[in-house]
Amino acid sequence: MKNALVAKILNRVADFLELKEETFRVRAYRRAAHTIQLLPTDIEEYAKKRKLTELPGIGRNIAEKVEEILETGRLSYLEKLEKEYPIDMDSLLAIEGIGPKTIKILYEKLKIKNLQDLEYHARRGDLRKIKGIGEKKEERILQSIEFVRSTLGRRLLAYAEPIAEYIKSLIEGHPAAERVEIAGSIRRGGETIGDIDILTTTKKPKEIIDYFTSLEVADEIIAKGTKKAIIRLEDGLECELRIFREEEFGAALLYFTGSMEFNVELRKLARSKSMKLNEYGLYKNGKRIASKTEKEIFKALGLEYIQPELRENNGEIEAAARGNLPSLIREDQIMGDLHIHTIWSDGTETIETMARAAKSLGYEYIAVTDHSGSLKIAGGLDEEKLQRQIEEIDNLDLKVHIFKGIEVNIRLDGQLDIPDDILSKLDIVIASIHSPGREDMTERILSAIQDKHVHMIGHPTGRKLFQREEYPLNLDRIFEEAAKTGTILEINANPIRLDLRDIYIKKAIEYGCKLAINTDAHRLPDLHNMKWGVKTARRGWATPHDIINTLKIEKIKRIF
DNA sequence: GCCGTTTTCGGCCCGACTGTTTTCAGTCG
Repeated sequence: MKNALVAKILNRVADFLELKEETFRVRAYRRAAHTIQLLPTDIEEYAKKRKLTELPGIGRNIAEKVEEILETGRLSYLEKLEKEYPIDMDSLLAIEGIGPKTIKILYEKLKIKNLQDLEYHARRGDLRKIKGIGEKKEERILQSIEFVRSTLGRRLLAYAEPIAEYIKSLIEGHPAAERVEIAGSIRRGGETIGDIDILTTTKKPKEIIDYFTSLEVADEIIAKGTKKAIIRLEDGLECELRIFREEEFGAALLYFTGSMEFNVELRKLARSKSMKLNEYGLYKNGKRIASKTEKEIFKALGLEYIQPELRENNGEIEAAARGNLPSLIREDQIMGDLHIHTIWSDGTETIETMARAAKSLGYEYIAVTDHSGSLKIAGGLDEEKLQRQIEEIDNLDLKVHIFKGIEVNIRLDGQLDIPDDILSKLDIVIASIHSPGREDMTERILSAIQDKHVHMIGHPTGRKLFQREEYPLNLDRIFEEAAKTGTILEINANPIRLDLRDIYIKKAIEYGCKLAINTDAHRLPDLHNMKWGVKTARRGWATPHDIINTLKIEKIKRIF
């Protein structure tokens, strides 16, 4: 699966073309990269069938380049550009307040190629001698270098969202604040977050802006105007506040929720209908015809309401025009958690504690699925321990049903590490890979899917955000086989995993796969991670019908 | 570089803020 690599290379080409000020070519490359990033199918499939140009934004020229990347892992065109400008664009562009124009000047005047060069000259005060850069900017650059180095700029959704909620509550506490909403990628439920966007309506903008910029959480004020302000929080995360009037709020929320690609497409749609869309409203013949709510703007554009999680320009606008959007799953429809660990393996709580907590979340059932024996590091269960665990569950009498389960390892040869006669005593068997090896990962998972004792595949692609790439898998084969055998695929709700991820969920559903959203909880608070799993499922266009743990206890008992 | 039942050529989303400017370019989202 080289989609990520291809998209990265095309984006890099776009970065260099920015230096040449080839605006529209830049846009073309970015659009192609975006298409490939969202593609749930191996791009090589399209290349093999010579169907690359059927993808939106990919014409003959870029198709040729994609083919070259797939064949050689490189792109001679990019290498030519890199020779022309031997600059580390990635890291320089990550610096706040520096864009392509500045990079070009810095390279031409000071031969700045990377962060080290930039820091060196910023400390010497060389930058301020350049036209367009002053003392302030130089200072900001130095601070930003530190931030980029320390964090790579992005955070997990589960990390950023509570911070955003807290700041939102602070603003709501101000008497002049009216409506306050979190927008941006947090509202879309994106798996990682670049910054926090908050919108508010007020009749006293200045008071709110002053209040916001003087908050204790504001480590530094990055921008402060009459309609917007940006602060940097202690940990480097940036939070932007925008002020709007009540009658503009829908347009503002729509615009600042994004994504950028979605906005561009929506504005294009408006233009095609001789209208104009901006963050203040939808206009026709210079007259504002919709702006108060997102709903009325969608309606005026001839669209169904599009949930924030779907706004990625990945087919949702077309579906909304046809009135074909899925009715997305909600957290309150989840009836149980089917992947939970306890002190029997590497969890921190007893079965009873986890079960009671699940009950308080309104669940009808859970599955206790501790690790199997070969995962020694996690205190895996052997046959004897498993038997005793089964007895413990039998002796518990709680108001929540407990399925007896196990999370069994898929060994390198694709076999499970617990014998069949034991597995057949259990209600639910989750098979997961915990030790990636050189063997064909697709085959390993396929053989687990085909095992008649296996009900579910845990965290199928193995990716961990900021930590580990997904396994090289042929997901078409896996989804096809899972659909055929009725093997459930997990949407692991751990915020580092979120695995399956959004685009794969969408594809699995198209294959007819059944999915389950599980927390894989090891500690008590982990049970609340369900929220992130549901958001991810929504981003994958999942309806309650696709998610088996929306079933009531009587119905799900027929499965296990 | 891509795209097209208004076009195969001429378009390609739109506005706020900052810093360094004497009226605006660059950056950001």
